[in-house]
Amino acid sequence: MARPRTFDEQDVIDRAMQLFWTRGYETTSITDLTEALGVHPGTLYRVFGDKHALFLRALAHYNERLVDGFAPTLLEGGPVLPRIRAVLIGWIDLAVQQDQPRGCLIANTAGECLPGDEEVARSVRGVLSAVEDGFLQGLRAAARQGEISSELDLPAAAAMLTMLLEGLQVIVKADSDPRRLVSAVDTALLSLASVRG
Amino acid sequence: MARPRTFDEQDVIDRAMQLFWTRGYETTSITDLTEALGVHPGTLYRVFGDKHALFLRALAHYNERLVDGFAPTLLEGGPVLPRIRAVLIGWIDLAVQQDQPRGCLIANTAGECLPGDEEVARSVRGVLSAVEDGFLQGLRAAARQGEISSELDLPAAAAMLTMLLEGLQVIVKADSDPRRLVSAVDTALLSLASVRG
DNA sequence: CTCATTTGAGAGCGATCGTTCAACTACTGG
DNA sequence: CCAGTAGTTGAACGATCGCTCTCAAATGAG
Repeated sequence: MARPRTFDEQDVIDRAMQLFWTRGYETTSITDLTEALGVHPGTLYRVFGDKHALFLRALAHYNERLVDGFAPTLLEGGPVLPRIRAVLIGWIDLAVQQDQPRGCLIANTAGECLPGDEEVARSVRGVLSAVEDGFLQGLRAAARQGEISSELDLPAAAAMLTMLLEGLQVIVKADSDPRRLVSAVDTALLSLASVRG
Repeated sequence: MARPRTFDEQDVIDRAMQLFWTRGYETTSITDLTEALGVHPGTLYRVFGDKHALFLRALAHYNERLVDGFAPTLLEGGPVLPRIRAVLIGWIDLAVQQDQPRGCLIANTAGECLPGDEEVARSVRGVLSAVEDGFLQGLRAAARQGEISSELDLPAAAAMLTMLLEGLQVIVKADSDPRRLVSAVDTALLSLASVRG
């Protein structure tokens, strides 16, 4: 009934997510966005509302693309701990795969925008609890299969893995030597497996 | 020989650090600083150079006040692991002691300003390696006293504790329930102590 | 007291911020 | 083919950004 769009909305959100991820929220200006997205300010504001709303869409997109569906991969059968390791290593790769280490959008956002932005806080909280819940499901499966002791406080161990993941994303931005990160992950998993009840 | 200052430089840097800590670098404007510090823009620029230089001073101040001298406390004699636990819990308290959880200035800064600011990166790197080295010294003492296995990869374990600390500071900003944080710390330390060589 | 020197105070600089708007263009239902 | 709707465009809005300049106030040295 009207003129069709010359851009794909999901594609624009994805590119906006990439920008916010590498440069942060405040540092990414509307000008940066319109240039990188090929969408002019007027269009951007009519379609998405404002910069903050676009940022929330980018956060949700990050959750869908990188967090949803990671829990199922932990439960595909076989030993779980190596899968958890692979997930953590995979996130390291994701954090450093650009020319400059960009870390994790959630950790970056928590550092920059919290406290003070309750909508963003809700979104960050949602992603973190999804990650933690994924780890918890994986650890429960690992406990059933005897990879870790059933005496372990599994929710606490899941929280610990989440902290390890996010802390790793902080450190990689300052010193992106992957070896130390990987050996730290290995030590954490080895330690978890060493607890005997 | 000239008119004396009406403010103490260290005091101003400390208050600037508090502001950057709770609000971040970009979000803290010169106007915010001059109002909170009681120092006018012209004075601020003549004394400190510019906003970025003041921020670097604030980072250095954070290092002096909160990181220097934490390693010695780990080595005062007696069991080390409880001291490490106390240090981690103490940092949790520090992160949430305001009305709003402000986390850790280093984690916040890494999230917001890196990559892209090499001077800030150097400062962050310095603080993180000081923390990691402190943990390493503590773990070596713990290994000597038999609290942990000497088969453990101690540098990797120190890196793991640093990641746990910084990850904890990310998560506390979104969900500042200290109980989960404490139990995660306990699980990590229990796990480390469970490794037997 | 005078002078040199540094401080504090107020106003305001250009640039960029997020945001909006009117005019123009392209498409579809009738 | 026309009317109407939605998309695109370029320009510009007020506000705020980091920062600077000018000038009066306050000191110690001579």
